[in-house]
Amino acid sequence: MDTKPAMHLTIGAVAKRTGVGIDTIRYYEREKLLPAPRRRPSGYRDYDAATVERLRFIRRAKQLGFTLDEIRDLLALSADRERGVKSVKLRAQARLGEVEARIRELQRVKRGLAQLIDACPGHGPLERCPILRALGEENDA
Amino acid sequence: MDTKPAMHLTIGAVAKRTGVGIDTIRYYEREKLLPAPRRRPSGYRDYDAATVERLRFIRRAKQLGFTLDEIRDLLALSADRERGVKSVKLRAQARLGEVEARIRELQRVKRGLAQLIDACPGHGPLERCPILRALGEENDA
DNA sequence: CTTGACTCTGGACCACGCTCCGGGGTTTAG
DNA sequence: CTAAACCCCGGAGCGTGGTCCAGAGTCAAG
Repeated sequence: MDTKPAMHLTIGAVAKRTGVGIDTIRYYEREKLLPAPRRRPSGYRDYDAATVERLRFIRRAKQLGFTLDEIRDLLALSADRERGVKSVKLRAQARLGEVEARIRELQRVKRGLAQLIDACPGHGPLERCPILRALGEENDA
Repeated sequence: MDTKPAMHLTIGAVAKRTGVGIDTIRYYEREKLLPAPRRRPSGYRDYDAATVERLRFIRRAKQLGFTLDEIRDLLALSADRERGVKSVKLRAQARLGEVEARIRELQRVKRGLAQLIDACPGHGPLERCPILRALGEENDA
């Protein structure tokens, strides 16, 4: 907990520390995921450590599958003391539900594919390939 | 197996029979997923039953998560007698591998979310919300 | 014949999340 | 001082898979 004296970082330095590209950082600023930073007399953006934290937050939320819209929400909520926690938990639960639904959907797809592959001899006339047959069949799944 | 006499279908009729939109059918034609159909003297596209089949094939392949590029491949292979079957099976296996990888990835995400949700009380100060804390933490997962 | 539903074309536009470009100004190492 | 490396901005472009539009021609029912 040393007193860091503001830490003047250029956008490039922030990019290096976070692994987020320069263009992406500017994009996040346009998209209101990052506040507009202070500027040096030259016009250069002048970042502090908090921005680096915020970018890491964004990166991790993205890894959990949140969209930028959702992350913007999370960031807003995390600035809203008291009311924030409940909402953040709800958002996370909603996201979990979506992830679970997507997994179920993919497992359905996986079963369909696996069945076809099992049944396919891998050689011989096309007419006997169950993959093509299934894809072409009349009945709508 | 009655001898169907060519079946003259307009694009709208095909759309109705397949559930694929008119604009989408024309898009598939541009993208070489469908052959350019015969034309009536008026210039109207004139489809037969085979196109309807082909569109259903495309729809089902899409449901299995194939991209349009992959479907174009599958369609080409399904016209290649003998060599086709082996390749089709390989494509399906590759697709299965991708689906499985995606499921594993989502399960990783799901575990991460579920842990955070379990640990979050859902109320109280933000400082104690493990969701926000985890997203903001220094260590890179 | 009229009316309304259909079809034609080329091209613009959408979401999403970046990524790159040109033409300039700034900063820093040597 | 110079050259390299950095930064600024506005705007275009990418990939995927469509969707929508205007303006003009066609077809079928009444």
